[in-house]
Amino acid sequence: MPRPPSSQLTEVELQILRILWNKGASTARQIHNYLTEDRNTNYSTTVKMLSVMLRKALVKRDETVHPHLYQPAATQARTQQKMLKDLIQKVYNGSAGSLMLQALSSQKASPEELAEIRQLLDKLEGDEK
Amino acid sequence: MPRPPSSQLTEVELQILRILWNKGASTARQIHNYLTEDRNTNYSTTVKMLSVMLRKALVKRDETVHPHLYQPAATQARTQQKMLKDLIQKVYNGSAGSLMLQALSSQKASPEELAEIRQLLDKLEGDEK
DNA sequence: CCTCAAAAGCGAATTTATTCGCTAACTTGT
DNA sequence: ACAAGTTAGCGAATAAATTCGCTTTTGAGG
Repeated sequence: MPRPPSSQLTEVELQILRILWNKGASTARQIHNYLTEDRNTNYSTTVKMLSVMLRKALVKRDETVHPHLYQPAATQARTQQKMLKDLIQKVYNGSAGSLMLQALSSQKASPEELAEIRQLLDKLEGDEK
Repeated sequence: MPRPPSSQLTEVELQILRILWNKGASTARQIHNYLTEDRNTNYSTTVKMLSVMLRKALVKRDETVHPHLYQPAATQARTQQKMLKDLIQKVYNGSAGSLMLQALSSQKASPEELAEIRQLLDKLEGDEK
């Protein structure tokens, strides 16, 4: 019996997507340059990863220009949502509330963000009635 | 150049840890039985995974009894914390607040949990002054 | 003590994820 | 249209993650 392919984004895939989300459409060379701030790999490797991601439909590519331009296939928000849901499912036994409590108590958030959270909370609790 | 070993928990490792957190100390056979509710693998595989996890110090083993009893090496809370931090770092660009906002708006939480969150929020904002 | 069944361990096979060297294709500036 | 330098693509190599068959060890019962 073989090992099943993972449905998760791999380390490099996520790193590349992050670059694309933050920097916008980029060439393989640009992506590679950002990437090597963290990893120490060859240009060929970056190109290969991009081709794999293209096959997996994780990125799109504009081939009408040279060098080609790569773009993320999904928005950052949608991907975050998916991964968040996954973490809740697998690590928090499906309890979103328990994740929120832990996030709030153990990770730093700015006063502005806290205010925003409160505002959202007001809205949510208002709807309940 | 080889592929670097991942510092993340793998799929099976997490599944096994979840069983141990939820069910408490268990034998390989018990773990295997729970595991096969999701996956369809051989008993040998489960034992092997446990030995790998033992080498990685992800689980502890009581060998004074037979069959041996396995226990998680880290608490669920600590592992959650680590993985949450990692997600925030890698997927939310380090912004815990942004994760909170998305969790709050896209994932269901019970009224009790919302109340708890509000309480925690009060405490946090109180400390700021 | 001996037999049987379950538990534990080992080594090897398979697949995925990642890596890069080498070749081919394309641009640009003579 | 040619030379030089990128850029794109391919195929093969390597380590990690997962799988299981087979052997060895252990414990319980007679």
